[in-house]
Amino acid sequence: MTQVLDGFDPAAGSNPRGSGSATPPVPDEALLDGLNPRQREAVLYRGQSLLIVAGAGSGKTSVLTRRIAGLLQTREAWPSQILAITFTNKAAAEMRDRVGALIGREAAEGMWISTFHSACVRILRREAENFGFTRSFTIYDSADSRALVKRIIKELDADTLGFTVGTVLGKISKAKNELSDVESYARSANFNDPNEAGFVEIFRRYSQALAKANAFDFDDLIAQTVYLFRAFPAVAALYRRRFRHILVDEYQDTNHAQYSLIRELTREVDAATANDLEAENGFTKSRRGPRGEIPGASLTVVGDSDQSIYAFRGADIRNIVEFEHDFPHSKVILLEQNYRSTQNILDAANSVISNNFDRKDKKLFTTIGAGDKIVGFTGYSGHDEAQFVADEIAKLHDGGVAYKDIAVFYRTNAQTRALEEIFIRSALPYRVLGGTKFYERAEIKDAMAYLITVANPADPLALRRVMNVPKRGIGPATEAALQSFADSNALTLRDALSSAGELGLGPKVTGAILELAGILDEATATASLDQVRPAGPADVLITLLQRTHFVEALRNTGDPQDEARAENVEELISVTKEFQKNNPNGTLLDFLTEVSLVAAADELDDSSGTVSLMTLHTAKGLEYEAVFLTGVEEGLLPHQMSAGEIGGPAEERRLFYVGITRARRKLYLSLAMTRAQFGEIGVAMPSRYLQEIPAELIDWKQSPGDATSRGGTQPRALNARREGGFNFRDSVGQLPPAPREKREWTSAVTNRVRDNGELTLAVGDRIRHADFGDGRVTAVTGVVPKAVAEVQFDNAGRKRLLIKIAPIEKL
DNA sequence: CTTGCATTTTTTTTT
DNA sequence: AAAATGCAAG
Repeated sequence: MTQVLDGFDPAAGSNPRGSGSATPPVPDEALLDGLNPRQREAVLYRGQSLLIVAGAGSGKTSVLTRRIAGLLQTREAWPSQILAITFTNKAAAEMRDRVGALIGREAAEGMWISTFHSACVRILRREAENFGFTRSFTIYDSADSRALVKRIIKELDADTLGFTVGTVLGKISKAKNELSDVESYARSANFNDPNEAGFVEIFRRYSQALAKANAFDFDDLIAQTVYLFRAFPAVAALYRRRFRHILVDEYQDTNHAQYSLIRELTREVDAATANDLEAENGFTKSRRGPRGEIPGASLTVVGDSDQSIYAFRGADIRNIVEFEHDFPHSKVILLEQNYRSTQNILDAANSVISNNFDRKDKKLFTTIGAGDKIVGFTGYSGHDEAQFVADEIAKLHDGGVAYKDIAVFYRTNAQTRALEEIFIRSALPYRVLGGTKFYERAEIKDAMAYLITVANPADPLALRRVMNVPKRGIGPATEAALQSFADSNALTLRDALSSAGELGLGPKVTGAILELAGILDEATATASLDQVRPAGPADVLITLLQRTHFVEALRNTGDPQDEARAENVEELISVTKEFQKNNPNGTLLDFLTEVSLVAAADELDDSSGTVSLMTLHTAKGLEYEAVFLTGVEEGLLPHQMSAGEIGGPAEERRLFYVGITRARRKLYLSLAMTRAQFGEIGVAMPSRYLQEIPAELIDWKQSPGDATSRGGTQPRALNARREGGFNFRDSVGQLPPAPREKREWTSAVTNRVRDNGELTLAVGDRIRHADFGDGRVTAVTGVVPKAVAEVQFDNAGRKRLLIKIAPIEKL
């Protein structure tokens, strides 16, 4: 149990500043450098609870880091007494770096700076044994939860009652975020309603399955930590005593469970409990209050209710609205000065958000100046819109803006398809965030499932996934036999494998099962935390793949995609090696945890030199020199599905607001007249939110009205430029009926990626492009297959094309 | 048990 | 348009 104590008794002597200093010491003036009076106050305020209402771009990260640095520098706190919660792991790493840069890396070591989920995993790993889990628990991601629920619904034939995986998962998640477990849910459930009774049964089986699998789902990580603190006061006291300063970023997006967690952590420890705790563990005596209690930790939260965009996963805007009520005597500081965007961008943002009625009025302002107008564009199709985005990015890049300072936002992930197609053809380097389908690929999931089975033998889900991969002749029937053997002998599925000989199966299958059991058991032994030096993820993975002939089997299916799959597995090996290099003492479990908890924004790489594509949700907290906000259409933004939800359209507006306020200098708003959905092409209408931006702030390169009047026939108005004078409001009601023929709208751009093979072009060559017509090559850069031609088209302007795949022919 | 083909469903956003 | 599912043949 010694490692539980690790870091819990930070002071080799006593409290950081002894006791009895009446006025708090003041940090170095250098820490306050360049801060405005409000920010300065937020850094210096010392009191039990502080709410910083920080508008977009108001320098809140700066304030938070300096506040932490100040606490450390003045010795008001030891690093280990600080718990800072950020929204992404990347933000956490950045904050740690910045604090380190301010007061020295060593002085900043030992702080807990992480996301809610990471912090909870850390606590749960230490304490899991208290309530029926082991410290080798694994985390079920959404796909795992989905698979489990699907299985349960099938078992119960509950789909006949109208239960779908999606609705059940939603209800379970909602319950957990409200800290309601099966029992408490059942207590208030109406069992006369067959639907309700059915759900309770599913919920019960789901919870039991997770517990049996020694696994937590995402929501459990928070909810079970709260449960832990409430059920085991001594454990709670340990953490309450330890964390003296708690800071939470993006507080507007906390849900009830997260709020409760913060509440639990900031409670005081009464004198008796504190005495017991310190005596038992040999801790030095903490600074006490008048009743001998350890006072509750100080709490700083930062947030902006206008940027609350996660209601769908239980975020409760009331947490921030009612903060002053929840934490009496709290101080509130408003940061309204924006250091990020031009006034035009802020005016647009202010104007849009002012349409949400139940909000405290707040107006962002800047001293940067008006800046450029917002650029608007209406394409005929999603591809046309994408082409505009690509062209403008090329122009920006020519004008000296680095690719990494440009981002493209969209409401739904499906919108990436058109953008990617055009970007590839235009030879624009880009990166899709959160679309990391890498860990969703079948071969990667299979390989990961091997690692999970090894780390957590109790989990049947992962085992089932790998049982017949590579193919060993273990089909559904054999699996069922193993499962029922396990059930009737109270064994785990994994243990049942070793007893395969007793099942009377064919000799071939039995042999295969026993071989698998052997491979897994050996790997589990080498990776066990009880080992002096547990094998790391790369060691385990490489051994497993070799012994199961995983890659060979992958290469021999005759599928043309085999090679790509094998390469993906190689890539996974590199990832594990990289992890081992960066974390010499990192265990297999550490690796699995890290992979489970990566957020979309964590994939950002500042040195990448690529344009970033992401959803509006992922964009929260980020900023870019130039921002393209695409698909600003009814049905997409606001999204169709939000229409029926209470507060739906208002939240969509906040999402739009978040998108706008990410831009520093250049903001582009684009939409399309028609958009493909489910493979069907439909007419799109401009978003209502566009009308909420004062018309004079937008310079429409091609307004909805222009696009209407063209009727969509060739040649398309790629260079259309209309100066001022357009009245958007009038045009909205006059959109054309659906295009008569689909062909007319889809253009050759939508066709499959083609391959021009060895086609080589030289400066001066005449070419013909499927969309842009004829043109002359003015430059060729790069080498095959990534050679890029710059072409001056006769009617479509100058473009950069990836020679290998552009729809072109040499004349 | 596996494979291939026909059918159906899916897209809101995420840790 | 792509992915997931279901079903029949080998």
